[in-house]
Amino acid sequence: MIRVAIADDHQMFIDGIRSILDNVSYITIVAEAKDGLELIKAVEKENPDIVLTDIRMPGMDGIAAVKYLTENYSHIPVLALSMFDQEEEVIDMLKAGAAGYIIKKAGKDELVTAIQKLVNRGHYYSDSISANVHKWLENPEMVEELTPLTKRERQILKLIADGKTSQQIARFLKISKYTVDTHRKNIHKKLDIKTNTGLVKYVLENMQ
Amino acid sequence: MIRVAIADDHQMFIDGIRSILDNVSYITIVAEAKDGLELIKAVEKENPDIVLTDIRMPGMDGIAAVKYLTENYSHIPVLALSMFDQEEEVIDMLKAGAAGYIIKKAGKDELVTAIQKLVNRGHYYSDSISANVHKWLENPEMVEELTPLTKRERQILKLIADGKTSQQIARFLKISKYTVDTHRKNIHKKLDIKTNTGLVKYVLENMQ
DNA sequence: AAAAAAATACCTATGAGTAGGTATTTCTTA
DNA sequence: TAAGAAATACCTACTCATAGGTATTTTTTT
Repeated sequence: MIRVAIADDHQMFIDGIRSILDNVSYITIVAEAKDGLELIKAVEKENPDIVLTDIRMPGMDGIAAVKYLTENYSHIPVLALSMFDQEEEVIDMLKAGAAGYIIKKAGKDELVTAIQKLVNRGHYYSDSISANVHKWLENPEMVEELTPLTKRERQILKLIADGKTSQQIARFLKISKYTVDTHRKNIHKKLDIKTNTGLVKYVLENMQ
Repeated sequence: MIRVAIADDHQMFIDGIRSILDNVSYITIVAEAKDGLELIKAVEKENPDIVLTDIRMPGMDGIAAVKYLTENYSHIPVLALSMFDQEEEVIDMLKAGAAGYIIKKAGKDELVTAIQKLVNRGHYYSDSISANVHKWLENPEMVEELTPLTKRERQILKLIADGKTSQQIARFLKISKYTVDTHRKNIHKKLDIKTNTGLVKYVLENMQ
């Protein structure tokens, strides 16, 4: 009997999973939680065989909870439940120690397969993983080492975070817009961030 | 003799302005400051006829200083010095009480004109003002009242701040991308923010 | 029940960002 | 001084965002 603890702030989702697993004779849900803290308490109480947890939950989120659980209950594998394209958060979960993740869009068979693999000390990653997650899985340590930004790149990054367009930055710095775009391209590559929004957030979190 | 106090964290800029005004027999710089606090102290000490101040300075910025000065030295007009397209900051300066603003790219003749106008209780706004600043000048009170965002708009705004594209949001919410774009358009209009970056910042500053 | 607000959807046009690639010049370092 | 790094510049192609405008349906409020 595989005993499962599940955390998700959507009760209907939990109910759905419970219904699915009710039809699997060797799997049972022994605990439910609505946020990370509840999940930790449930694990402490029930000592399940596996944890299924959503990433984004109010209060203590899945990432923080997984980090705590893998540090204190390393024998319990964690399967991250991902809503959809949330690659950065998925990577955070994997970094925190999750043994796998599965897209909520996946079918019940895939869920059962994932649970079995993790309980057997394996890993499971939804087929529809993004390139970045895939890259991280191949070389976790490599992606970790970011190339340092040049002085100019840092300057331009700050202007980007100020909301300036490439054209505005070009005029300001008296260079070609092409040059700005090239710097942007290099910044994206070095920081492994694909979007402008990501860059803005990076600046707000790391360069204040 | 028009006595000027000037604040800018770039000494070279101050020196340049001083050199320009040295050639104007009836204008003289009586005080320099590198940030907002120094500017306030200089005004208290020198009681100039006019204040010229940059917007973005380390420590206490121009906006905070202008607010204080217009509250406590309302007889001293303030001319905001704008680097270039900084419409939000320019509006903040005008809101704080500046009597005018001038683009740093403007020529010395324009600077002298602006100083004269402000000292004579008038206003001066660089010709190359943006549409938003122009709109604010026409109807300061009107722009002030922002229309509240609907529930759906707030939801979409958060997803935008998560870095999701319109297409991703549409898939997530199971609606048309056209619908998402329309909501985005309405959000931009209601918040009077033109760029995605601006929206992200708005969320980070106001919706956590 | 009617009116107003919200949500949904679409079209067009243009601006802006991203990413692949190439190349030269300038600056810095060994 | 030569090599390497950084900065500059450009092209192409594609995706995405913005903004003007229109319209219908659904939901909420009066």
